[in-house]
Amino acid sequence: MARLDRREHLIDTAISLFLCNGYHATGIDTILDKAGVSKKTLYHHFRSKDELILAALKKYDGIFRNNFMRQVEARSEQPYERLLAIFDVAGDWFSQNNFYGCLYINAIGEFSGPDTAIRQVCMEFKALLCRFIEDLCRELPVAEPLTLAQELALLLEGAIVTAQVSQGKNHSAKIAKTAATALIAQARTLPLPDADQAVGSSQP
Amino acid sequence: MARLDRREHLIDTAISLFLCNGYHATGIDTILDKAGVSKKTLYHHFRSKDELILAALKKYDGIFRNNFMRQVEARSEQPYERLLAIFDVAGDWFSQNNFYGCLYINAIGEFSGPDTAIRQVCMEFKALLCRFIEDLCRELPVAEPLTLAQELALLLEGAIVTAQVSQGKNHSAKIAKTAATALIAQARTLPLPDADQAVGSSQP
DNA sequence: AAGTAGGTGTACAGATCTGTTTCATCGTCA
DNA sequence: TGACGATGAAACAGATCTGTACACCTACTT
Repeated sequence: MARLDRREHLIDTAISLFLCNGYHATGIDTILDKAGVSKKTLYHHFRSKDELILAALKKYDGIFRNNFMRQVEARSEQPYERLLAIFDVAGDWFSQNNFYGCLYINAIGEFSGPDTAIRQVCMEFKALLCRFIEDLCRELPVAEPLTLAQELALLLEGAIVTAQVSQGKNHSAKIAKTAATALIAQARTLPLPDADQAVGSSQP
Repeated sequence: MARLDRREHLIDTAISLFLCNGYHATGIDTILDKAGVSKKTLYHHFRSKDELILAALKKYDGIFRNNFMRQVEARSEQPYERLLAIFDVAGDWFSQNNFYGCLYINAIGEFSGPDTAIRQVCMEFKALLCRFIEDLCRELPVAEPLTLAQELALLLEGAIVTAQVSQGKNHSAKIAKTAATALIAQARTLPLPDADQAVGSSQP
């Protein structure tokens, strides 16, 4: 195994364990055992456990982008369908047997310091997710795409934690989708600020 | 201090520390120091730290009922206004300087076992909250009060975690309230299943 | 006034956790 | 081939954590 491989493998292993057991409850030795890597190697790549946690949070950002967002984009070409597809993809995510909620929400629960690097990464991720939704909303003929995006983001976050508490055995994704449909429909009925609206929008 | 006082004081101290620092990161000694109680006393009232955690989660249920729900009920007599007041009270909660999110959501992030007592308490609390919202929705002339309640609950949960990540410095409560207003309005436009609807409803 | 339940304080045991160190080994590139 | 950086295995150090043991104190009840 090459050098970078081990580093990435360590991060991947850490992500899965942090998701499943939390950050403080996951010991270094547990990560090393599961990764099949020696402690020397870990401390060669990371100066401390906190640095590994930070690396895990940063990498998960990219993983989420490549999985969740790509899946949404693959389900439709149209912005309206993509917005709703968000909740279908989320539903698939929740019903996986190894669903343990959002890595970032869990991290904030354990590291609540006011201005830590961990919090910053979590906020950046949240902004990224909201921006993804906002970009889709901007393609719809709605007066306030940012507001709509923030509302949909709240629904998604709420669906995530609700599914987490009930171990994905409820229908929070479906409920969120129903609510999202209503919110989008309502936003479309509001008057637009300008005449030249709907840039390349595709409404069903 | 009497016997029960110490027990309750221990639980209260534990709640505030669990909220602020998390469960695993909060040591027994930290709780004892802050509470000004000896270790012997703690283990006289609780057999283990886990039992103290469980007691804290169970007590927080009652605290939340007496604070959050009573505040909502105090803001209006009408079900519609009360539903919206939920998000005003939530906004006040988020902007407190010692806001650290929801004790239960944080607990599930650290104790993700499939059928633990901790998870059960969290699910019961979630059901209680949803039931509170549902009872208000049932007083409105809407076709599916349960669905509406679940949608509003998702908004609330989403607002909580969003405020937690950004340390209450955003407007997630206001966004949730806007979305809630739209969802309630939309639910009211749907046809009712029966003629004799609206049992004791009071619509503005 | 005395007994007793509950409490304090401290020391301790045993486990676990992070991080370091030592020494041997492996792989790769010059 | 030889050198060097990366890795493994394991012991170790120091800190921290949960939970227990022991001796003594306090406050309330009878």
